[in-house]
Amino acid sequence: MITIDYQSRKPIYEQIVEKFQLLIVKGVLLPDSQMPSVRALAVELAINPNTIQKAYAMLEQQGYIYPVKGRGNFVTDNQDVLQQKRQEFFENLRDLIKKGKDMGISKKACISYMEENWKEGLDL
Amino acid sequence: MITIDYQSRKPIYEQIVEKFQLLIVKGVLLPDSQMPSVRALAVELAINPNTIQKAYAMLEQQGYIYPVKGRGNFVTDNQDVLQQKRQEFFENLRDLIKKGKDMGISKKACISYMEENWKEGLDL
Amino acid sequence: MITIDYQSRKPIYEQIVEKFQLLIVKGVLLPDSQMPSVRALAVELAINPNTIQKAYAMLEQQGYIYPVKGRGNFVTDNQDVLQQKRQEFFENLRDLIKKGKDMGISKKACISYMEENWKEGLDL
Amino acid sequence: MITIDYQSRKPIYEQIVEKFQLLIVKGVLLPDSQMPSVRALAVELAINPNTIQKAYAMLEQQGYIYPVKGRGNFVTDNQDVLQQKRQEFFENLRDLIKKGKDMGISKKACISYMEENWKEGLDL
DNA sequence: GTGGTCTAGACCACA
DNA sequence: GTGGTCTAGACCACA
Repeated sequence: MITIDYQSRKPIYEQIVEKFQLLIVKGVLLPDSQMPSVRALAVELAINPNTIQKAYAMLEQQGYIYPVKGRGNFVTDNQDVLQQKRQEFFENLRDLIKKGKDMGISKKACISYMEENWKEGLDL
Repeated sequence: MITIDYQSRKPIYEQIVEKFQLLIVKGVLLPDSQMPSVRALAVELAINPNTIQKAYAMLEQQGYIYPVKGRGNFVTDNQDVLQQKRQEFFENLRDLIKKGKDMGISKKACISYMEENWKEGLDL
Repeated sequence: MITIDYQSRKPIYEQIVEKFQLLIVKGVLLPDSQMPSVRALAVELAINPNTIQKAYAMLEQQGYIYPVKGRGNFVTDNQDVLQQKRQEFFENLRDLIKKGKDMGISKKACISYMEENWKEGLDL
Repeated sequence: MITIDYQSRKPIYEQIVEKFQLLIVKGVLLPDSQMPSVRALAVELAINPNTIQKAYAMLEQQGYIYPVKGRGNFVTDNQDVLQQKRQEFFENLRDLIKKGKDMGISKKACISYMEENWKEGLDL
């Protein structure tokens, strides 16, 4: 369900956070479904439970999951989260556009690149 | 010429590297012009010379500047570097597109956003 | 495992880099085995950890080792590196040949020297 | 007569020394012929006279040239020097052979490479 | 005056 | 415990 790249520059906890963000946003993990337990995931990925705990804490703090005492962590209803993610997407796009302009890339080249690389609705 | 955000999560040396990359790629710093001396910049930014040195070492390793023994560091002729930067731009764009698709953003929305935010040739 | 010549003109960090390059290329250090920790090696060689860190950073940048966050540095699978090293070897040989010719050394003398000094397969 | 690579890692004075060593060993500069004056060469290469002086001092110390008070520097009769250079050549070759063996390059490959790249007596 | 190397030591993120 | 960043400051090579 989750794979870690140990050679990446990104901290493991950050990789875990991002993987789950994606799974939740894409709807693979449904609202109110249970997250894998900290211990089980730690064993499965062969990493320190502290690291999982840290990742879950961030997911909770960002509103992706919520804990239930004694029962575990569950996926939040993701409407708000999705909305916020979309906003971030456009912020990232704006920053990228700014960089592209600075380097003299033409708007036309950029849009045609996007046309080609965005195969709508095929592989969600 | 350069400002540092001391609150940022990004290391200072990395901020310096990125600032100079931009200045060089945008052509603000012309090929073969002299970089500020390690010590002068250290004083100006009120940081340790070692930190500047680390930033300059990275810029050299990435081909942005070249050192001249006993004289200082100078800006590389940046054709190759620009080319490489453009390639990186499109890689970043492709990654972003992938994320956008995952979240169910439509291609149309994305392109129209780009049309609006890319004011061609105005503020290079 | 590693010895430093403090009298040498070569910087300490460069000596460390070259020693490890050799150990890795020769296969003394196996792929994915752990490098000595920065601190342990610093103590062993009685030099500053920063100097080890600089050496390790270069080894990483050259593809000899890779870091794992919070765990340490590990030896890369060295196939590519070995290939590149071999190429460098022949470049060095070509340069040396050029010098020899300039000084009027005969090809014959050179090859017979090589025949004598290359005891194949004895002391790998 | 002499060209400097300002972008090289090698110090300028070292480049000058090596260029003259080659010219003298190859016999381009004949025994007892006059070296360019420190000042003239400094002007020609557009570098600091101190740097030329340092290079000449090394050439003298290594036996390539000798100074005559008030008249300038002159090329030494180069027999001894050539002999020593040849010795250095074979030392370098021995070191290179050692490295090659360590990397598992076969003697045969190495000798055949040499056969191909040593075009005897053509372009001295 | 220019950058390069190194030390001693602090503080931090990560696992 | 692991490496990464940064400071303060010394000393050196080079031009």
